Amino acid sequence: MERLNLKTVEKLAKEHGMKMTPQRRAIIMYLQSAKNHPTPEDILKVVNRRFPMASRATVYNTINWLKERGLLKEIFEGGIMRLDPNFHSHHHFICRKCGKVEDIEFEMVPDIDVTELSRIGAVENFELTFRGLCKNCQLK
Amino acid sequence: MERLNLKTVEKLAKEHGMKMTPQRRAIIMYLQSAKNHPTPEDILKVVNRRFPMASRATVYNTINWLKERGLLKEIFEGGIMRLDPNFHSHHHFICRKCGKVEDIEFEMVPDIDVTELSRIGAVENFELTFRGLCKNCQLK
DNA sequence: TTGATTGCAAACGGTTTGCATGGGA
DNA sequence: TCCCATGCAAACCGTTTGCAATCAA
Repeated sequence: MERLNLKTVEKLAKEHGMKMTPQRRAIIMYLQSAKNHPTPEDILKVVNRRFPMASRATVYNTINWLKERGLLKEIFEGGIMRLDPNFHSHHHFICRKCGKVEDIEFEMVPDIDVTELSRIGAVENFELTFRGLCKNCQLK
Repeated sequence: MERLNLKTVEKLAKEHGMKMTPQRRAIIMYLQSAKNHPTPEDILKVVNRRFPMASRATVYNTINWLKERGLLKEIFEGGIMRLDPNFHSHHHFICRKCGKVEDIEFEMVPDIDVTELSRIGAVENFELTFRGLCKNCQLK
């Protein structure tokens, strides 16, 4: 499994005696289908376009609950939180103008040999962050 | 290794008609000698241990002024700003236990071909973030 | 002299918390 | 029924801003 999905969460919730509410389902369904990397405010806005509505507190509650279980990663760009429902190892491109974060498949960048870094610490994983202008902002 | 230093800043300030105050000098001198990656609050605390003192506003002013000129990079880890006075292109190792950020020389990791990424955007630079356990935390 | 910089405090924006009410299991 | 989750609003915390006083050039 490489991406947040409702079924997994329902199962986990049952195992941990946690309640699945309509609000949580709505938030998770939005996240599992999100193409971009939404901020908590994005989630609030989209989820509240139709029933069931969720408060800011509920959005943050749910996000943190998912993060604790490793079902959601966070990316901080310019100090604001963006959520990444894709937990397959991958990299990011961040536009310096509009702040958009795009996924880059792991396979698109060559392997990196981490044995040289053993004198600094035990490397468990790594990610690449590319910065520049996205296609959209290039045109303007 | 290129690093923030007072002399460079003094020169730039003169060129741009900017004033060097004792507060700015104190902040810059701390940053140029900082071994770690201090937060704005760290800077405030250290600088205010002796004359000249600087207010929070002055610390942020100076930080932003340096960032705009590329003399200081920012790293966001867990949503808080850390300043990196090393502006030679380099990478980071972040310990998942103690949160320490260590610099990794650019030369220690192989070149990455970014031409493949042109369909996503114009890549201007990139950085690698390695995560794992630092030497210190491995021993415990 | 003069306009950039300072300190202070208030404002700001994103995130968290406290508490009474509501609703899954 | 029994808690967990919710909504609301206040609190919180790091960062920014407005403004009068100050000081580098």
